[in-house]
Amino acid sequence: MERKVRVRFAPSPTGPLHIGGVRTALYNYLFAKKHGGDFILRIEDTDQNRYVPGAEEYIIESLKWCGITPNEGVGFGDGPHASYRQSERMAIYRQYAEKLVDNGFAYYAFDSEVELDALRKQMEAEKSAFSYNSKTRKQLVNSLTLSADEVEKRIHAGDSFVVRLQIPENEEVVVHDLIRGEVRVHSSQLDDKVLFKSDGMPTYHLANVVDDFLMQITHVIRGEEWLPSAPLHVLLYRYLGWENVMPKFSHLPLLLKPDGNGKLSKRDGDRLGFPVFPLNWKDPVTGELSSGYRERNYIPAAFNNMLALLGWHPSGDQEIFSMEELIHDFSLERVSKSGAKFDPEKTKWFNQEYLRHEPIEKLVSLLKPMIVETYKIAEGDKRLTNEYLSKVVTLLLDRVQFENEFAEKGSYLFIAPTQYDQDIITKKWKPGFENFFNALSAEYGMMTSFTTADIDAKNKETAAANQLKPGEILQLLRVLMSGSGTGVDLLGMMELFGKEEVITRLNTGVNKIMQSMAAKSDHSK
RNA sequence: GGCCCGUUCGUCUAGGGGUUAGGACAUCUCCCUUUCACGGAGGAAACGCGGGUUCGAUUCCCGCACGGGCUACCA
Repeated sequence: MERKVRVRFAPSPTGPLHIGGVRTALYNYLFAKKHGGDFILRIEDTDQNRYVPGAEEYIIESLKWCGITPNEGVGFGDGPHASYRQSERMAIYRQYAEKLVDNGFAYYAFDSEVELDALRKQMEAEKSAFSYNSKTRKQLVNSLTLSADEVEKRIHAGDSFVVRLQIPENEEVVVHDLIRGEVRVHSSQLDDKVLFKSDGMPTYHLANVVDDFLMQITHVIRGEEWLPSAPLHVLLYRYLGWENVMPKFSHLPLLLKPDGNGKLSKRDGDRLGFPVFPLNWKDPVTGELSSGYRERNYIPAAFNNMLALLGWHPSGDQEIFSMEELIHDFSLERVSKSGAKFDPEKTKWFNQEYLRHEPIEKLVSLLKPMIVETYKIAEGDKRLTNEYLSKVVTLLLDRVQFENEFAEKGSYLFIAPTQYDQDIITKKWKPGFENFFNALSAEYGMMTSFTTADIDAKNKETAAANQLKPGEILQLLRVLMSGSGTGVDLLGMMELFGKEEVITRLNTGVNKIMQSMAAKSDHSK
């Protein structure tokens, strides 16, 4: 019987979700949607010591921002398997731990953490490693070495204990991984992992397997860091009697830091100047701030697209994918096996591509509040009209990567310059140009139509009348208009300004330049 | 240390027993252009090493090297 595809993203609320986590969520989501299945968000908060306030909300908000929407789960409306928060499912896990003990697959262990730590230290000193396993468990304090009475007595007395899985001594455990094929591990390499902690909480291993079973998860898609414990999970399914409905495993390659090697970590962002988090995050304890893609003005779809291609590749050469296209093309078989270094530059490129294809009206509405804020322009001003702003957007679109750059890079489109690029003036301004630009200003004043074509014709005509080539005066005209030697299309900019503003800027500019030249020559006298 | 996973341009990757080893980002050159971008054209740039198997290996196998992950009563 084909089961309905059900996958889950199961983060631990120990801090902000980083982009590796978002990618895992994305792949789960794409896989679920591709197969008409369900995507579930489950919060794995079985370690109360590591709980970070706000982390859960952060995870939910991040998924929302990305458009990776679970069908069931914390923050998205519970489904038939509520709760989706493991701390609220505590009552469930103990019975499974006990069932394992009863069936001889697990045992109670009374060794304290202190004792075990000492053992680890001691073994380390002897240059080997301590492992609680088939070899050592016979020398330790547990229900395998203690009499049944003694065990009973200790438990009733309230002695703290854990439940450990009794790993078989000599068995090959095979994990079938959809990305990596068969992974074989000999059971002698596994240790008797704690399933149930002395604080009454299950460990990840137990909770995860129990919940995946109960929630009818069909595919486990998670990071490669889980691969070493996958054989343990296989054993758990077997001993719990669930092997026939065991999910299929896929272990995703890790996201690596752009420089050097190693798993991408929280620190790398600050160190290298790019966000590793989807959203801004303020550490509630240290107050430390980490920047997010959302606040850096990334478009969520661009962010998703970038993430999707980091470790997965479509069958063709296409790189820009809508979410629908990603869902259509996604397959676990085409997920690569090796870790991917994160590339912040390419991430910017994705955003630029998306920005260029945004509807102008949308960019205008984004731009407007930024302009009001940045340049303190009052409502009703010509520069805040849709007509003006759409032209601004069009002029700037090819030279920005992020929406906030419209305001920054287009300052001169809103505010007349007060300074003029001195290098260009020094290089290009010739005696007599004052007269030429005054003449040009007067010519502009007589124009009745002020389009790019009109301006272009007038510029050329006036230049020719003064025995000048367009190349000699155009960049100066640009400096007079914007103060800068570089920028958006000159004619387009002038049309945007309109005749009055152009004349004002021209006259003001010429005056200022002449004044500063006069001042200079005074000094040199 | 042990176990597991991996290894194609600087980066993300395609490919796969015989290919001019393909694309994208970044980079360089040229063209377009008043400038800067955009765009266009082109360039440089990769199969970790050693053994097999084979007529032939970058592709399959084995070693090695290197990288990474895991090795908690964390997830």
